[in-house]
This record gives sequence, C-alpha cells and structure tokens, in this order.
Amino acid sequence: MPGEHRSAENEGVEVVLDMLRSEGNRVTTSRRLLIRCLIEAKSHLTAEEIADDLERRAPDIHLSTIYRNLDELERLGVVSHSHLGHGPATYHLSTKVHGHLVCEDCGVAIEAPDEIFSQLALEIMEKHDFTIDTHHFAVLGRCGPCQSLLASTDPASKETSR
Amino acid sequence: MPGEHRSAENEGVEVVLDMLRSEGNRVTTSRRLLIRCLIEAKSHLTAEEIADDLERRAPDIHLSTIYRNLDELERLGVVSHSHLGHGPATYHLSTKVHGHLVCEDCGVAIEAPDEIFSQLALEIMEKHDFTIDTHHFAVLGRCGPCQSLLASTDPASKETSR
DNA sequence: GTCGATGCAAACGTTTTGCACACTG
DNA sequence: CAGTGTGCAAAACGTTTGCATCGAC
Repeated sequence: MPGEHRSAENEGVEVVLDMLRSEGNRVTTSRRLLIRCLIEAKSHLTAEEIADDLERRAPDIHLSTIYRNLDELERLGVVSHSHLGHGPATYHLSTKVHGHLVCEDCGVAIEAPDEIFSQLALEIMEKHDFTIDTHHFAVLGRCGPCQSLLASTDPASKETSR
Repeated sequence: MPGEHRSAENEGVEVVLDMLRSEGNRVTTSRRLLIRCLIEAKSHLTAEEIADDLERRAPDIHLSTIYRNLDELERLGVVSHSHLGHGPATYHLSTKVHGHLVCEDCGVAIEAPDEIFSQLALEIMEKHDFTIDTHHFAVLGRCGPCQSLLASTDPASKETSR
C-alpha cells in the first residue's frame, strides 16, 4: 500500500513542486497528483493511463490538463517521454531514464542500461558527428520468445512488421 | 530529367508489379506510379509527399489509396516505413533500408550503414535475448552543428527535447 | 462478369488549442 | 485581485475504414 505522509514519495513530490514554484508556476491538485503518480509508477505510463490513475483520486482532471502539465514538467527537465512503438507516447521521470528495447510482436519493453549504447554512441560521434539520445525513441526488434516463434512458424519469413 | 521508357526505373517497376500479379493483386495506375515514385525518390517520403508527387501525374489518387498500397507493398516486403521523429511515418523501398540518425533540433536525417549497429546488436542479443531492428525507428539525437549551437547558447543545458 | 482497387466521407486515436471560468499566490 | 491553470469542446493531425462505384482480369 502506497505511503501516506512524509514518505519518500511525498518528499519527491515536494522537490518537484518547489521547482515549479521557483519558476513562477502554481501548485495545483492535478500537478501534485500527477507528480506523485509518476514517482510511484513502476513502468512507463501513457497520458491516458495517467488520467485513469488520477481519476481515482480526483475525478475531474481532464486529459488536456495532463498533457499540459506533462509538457510543463518536461520543459523543467523533470519528465521525459518516449515512443515505444506505434501507439501513444509514454511518460516517466527523467531520473528513471534509460533505453528501451521494444518487441514489435508482443510489445514487451525491456529496459536497457545506458552503458550498452556507449560504444555505439562513441562510434556514431566519430563517424557521423552525431550525438545519439538512446532514450527518446525505443530500439525496436524482437524479443527471444517472439523471435523463436517467428522462426518456427514461418521459416521463410516474409517480414510483416507493423 | 527522369528517364522515359526502358529505363532502370521502369524495369524496377515491372519487377514489383510482377510480384503483385503473382499474388493475385491487380496492376493499377496508382500502384504503377507509386512504385515509380519510390524508386525515383532520393529520400524518405511521407504518404503526403508521395500524394503530392503522384498528383502531378494523376490528379485523382487519394491519400487513402496511397496508404492502402503502401500497406500492401509493405506486406510484400517491397516497402518499409520508418518513424523519423514526431511527425508522419516515412516510406521507402526495402532495398534502400538502413538506419537513421535524426537530429531532434533541425530534423536532418543522416543515413547510417547497418554495420555500425552490429556490435550493439550482438551485445543486446547476448545480454537481453533481443534481436534489434535498427531500421524501423530512427536513432534520435543531435547533429554536430546543432550540438555546438546548443553548447554555446545554453552552457548549463536544461534539456529541452521534443 | 467477377472481384479487387479506388474515391470519398467519415471515423479513428492521440494530441493540441481557444475560450470562459476557477483557483493559487 | 491578477493572472495562471483548468474543464470543456472542438480542432488538428496522421491514419484507417465503410461503402458504393469503377476498372483489371
């Protein structure tokens, strides 16, 4: 059961709220709940999922408010969003940033430590003068189970990804 | 000036049309023009851009037809689409498949040879049992010019990516 | 003549925006 | 009480779909 007062979550919420205050932004119920939701979230959440979550505590928080607040928090650097496939974007705290490996078949999202990309980053920097950002878009592909399923079902794989 | 008859383009068009025929699909003007457009394209095209291009030769080809034909050609493995950022998807011949490095600031798309990803692919396969597909989504980041611009404009960079 | 492909319009899912009102500071 | 944040409705955007008609085979 999520904590009540003075929990680590509440502390984190306050830190972010202070950032908002110091930029002249106002602290509102929806913002408080949104930040708390993101801190407590174990996984990446779409705006819709956040809305569903917040609705349980405050029924009238509108999706557009969530989008606006997410944008605001993203401007502050507190929140990041990623595109894990064709559907909606997902949002999470920047402190939880990492790369993603997303299966094109089953949709599972594997979190990949940043180190795994460092060699690639270096090489791309040298050869293409380009600084990669491995967080914003997922690296798509196929997870082990789906890969073997594919191999057994359709040996002369015709490539149907979408 | 693009070639006329018996050009390499036309030959390629016919090859694809044969694939369509052999699957029981029909050969139509829009398909012929679409394939030709993709073969002649130097860069990745969005559905809209393709529509604009085809419109010059046949004014009545509807966007939905283009989407349907692109889907069809994708099923056949002739066409692939990629997501190069937040906007619409881009389409291109599968024979022209390669990775993309897309600048989040200026939007420039650098084409990256597949080899550059092979080390990463191997590592991810070993550590995460995951087969990456470096084509479908772009690798986002910042190109050299935008990176230095960023560094000079905003030394204590606050991270504003979208 | 059959059936697949098309044009059109309308729906879709996600995100953004314009406005009047509500609330924070 | 000033002005930011909000709910709501509607638009925007890229894409998909239903349907009657058209055209390839």
